[in-house]
Amino acid sequence: MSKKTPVVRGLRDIYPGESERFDMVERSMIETIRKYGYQEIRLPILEAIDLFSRGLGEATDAVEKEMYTLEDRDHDILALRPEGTASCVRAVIDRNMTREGKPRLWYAGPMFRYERPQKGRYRQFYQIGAEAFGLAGPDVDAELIFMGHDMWKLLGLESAVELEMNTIGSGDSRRAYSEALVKYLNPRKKELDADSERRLTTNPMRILDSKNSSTQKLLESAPDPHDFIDSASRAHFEGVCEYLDHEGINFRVNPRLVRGLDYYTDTVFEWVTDELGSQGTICAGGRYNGLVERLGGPSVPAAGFAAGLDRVVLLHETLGMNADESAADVYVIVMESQHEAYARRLAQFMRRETSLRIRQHLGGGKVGVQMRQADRSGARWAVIVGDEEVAENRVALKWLREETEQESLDFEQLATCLNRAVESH
RNA sequence: GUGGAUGUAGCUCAGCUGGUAGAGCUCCGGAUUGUGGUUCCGGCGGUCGUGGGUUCAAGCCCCAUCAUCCACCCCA
Repeated sequence: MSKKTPVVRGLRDIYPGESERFDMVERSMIETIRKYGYQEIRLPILEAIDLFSRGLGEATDAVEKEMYTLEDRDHDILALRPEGTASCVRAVIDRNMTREGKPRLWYAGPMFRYERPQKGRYRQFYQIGAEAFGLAGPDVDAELIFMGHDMWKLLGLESAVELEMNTIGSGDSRRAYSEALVKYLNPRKKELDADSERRLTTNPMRILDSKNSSTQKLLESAPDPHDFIDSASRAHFEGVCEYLDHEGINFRVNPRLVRGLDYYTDTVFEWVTDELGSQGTICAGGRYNGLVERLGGPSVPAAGFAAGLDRVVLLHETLGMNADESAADVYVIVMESQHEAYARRLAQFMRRETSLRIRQHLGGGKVGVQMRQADRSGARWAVIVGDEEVAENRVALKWLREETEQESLDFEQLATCLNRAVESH
C-alpha cells in the first residue's frame, strides 16, 4: 500500500449519515429565504484580493491574517472568499442591478478562512446568506430577522437560540466615537491587555467586546457609544425593535455587540446559542449602507445576514433532532438472478410512477443477505420478485417498518399503494 | 498566533511499576433452502498518529513532528 494523503487541516468530509442532516438543514434554510421572495445568486469562490481588503476592511482579522490567497498565471492575486457579502455586492454593481430595482438575493456555499480549527469552526465552512439592496427602512432589517426566526422554528431550534441586537450608528458617528474612544484610552494604554492595545491603532471599536476583565473595567467610564449615535440612527433602531416586538420576537439589546467586519452601519444582530461552546454564533448580520459605494457602486443602502450552516447542523444534532438517514424508500430484491431484468423494469416503473427513491439490489447473494441490505438502506419497503411473481406479472410488497402483512400486487396496484402511502405520510 | 488535553481495530474505548495487542459495537459467515430487524455460535480486522532516541525489551519512558479536541484570539 502506498502512503495515504490526509485531508487538509481544518477541512473535512461530510459522509453519508451526516450529509443527510446537512442537506435537510440547508434546504430548510434556503426554502425559508425563498418564501420571502429572495432570488438565488450564484457567486464565484475566487475573487480579486482587493475586493475583500477594500470591502471588509484592511485591519480586520479576516483580511489581515485569515485569507487564502494565490497568484494565478497572469500574476493576478486572488483570494478564496472568506465571506459572501463582498462578492454579492460586486455582482450587484457589475450588472448595475440597483438602477432598475431593489434586488433581494440569497446565496449558499463554502467560505474559507485560515483560522485555528475548533469545534464549529473550520477553514472551509458553509454559509447561507441573504442580502437586500436599495431599501433603507427598518422593515428590511426586521425582515432579515424574521427569516432567521422562521428558520430556527422550522428546524426546531428556537428554544436554544437567542437574538442579540445593537446599533452602531452611521459611518460618521462611528468615526466620531472611534476617535473619542482612542482619545480616552490612549493615556491609559498601559492598563489595556495586549490585544486591545494593538486594536487601539487598528480597530478601536473592537476593544469594546474584549473579554479581559480589567479592560472591561476601564471601559466602564469610557465614552458611551450611544451618545454618539445621531437621531436618525436612533429612530431607525427603534423602528427595527418595534417590528420585532410587534411580531413577538424576543431579543436582547447588547451595547457591546460589535461586528468584526468594517462595513456594518446602524443595525447589527447575532443569533447565538450556548449549546456549542465558545463558537456560539450561528447567524449574524446587519446593515451596511456604505459598502456598495465603497466598492465602486452607487450610494445605495443595503442589509443582510449570513448563517453558518456547519454550526446550525451541529446545533440540530446536539439538540437530538431527527434527520432521515435512509438511502432509499424502496429496495428491490430478486429471489433468483434470472429475474434481474424484470426487477430493473420494475424499478424503472416505480421511479417513473412515484416520487420515491428506488434502490435495486446489486451484487447477487441470498435472499437473507438482500433483505439485510434492504433493512440497512433504511427503506420503508422491500419489493420482492420471485418465480411466482414473474409468472403472474406481479410483485411482493413487504413493509419493513410497520406490522403490515406482505401483499401480492400487480404493477398498477403497487404504484397506487406507494403513492397513497406517500400522501398520508 | 498563544496555552492545555488527547491520538491504540471502521466506531467508542481498556491496556498495571516497560515483558510478544484486548473488549463492546459494526462488518462478514453460520444456526435459518422464498424474507431483514431479536437471540446464539464462529470469523475478518491494528506499521498502537508519524519520525527519531533510551533499553536485552517501548502502546507505556524521552525528544521532535503532525492531527484532533478545549480555551484564548477571532468569527458563521
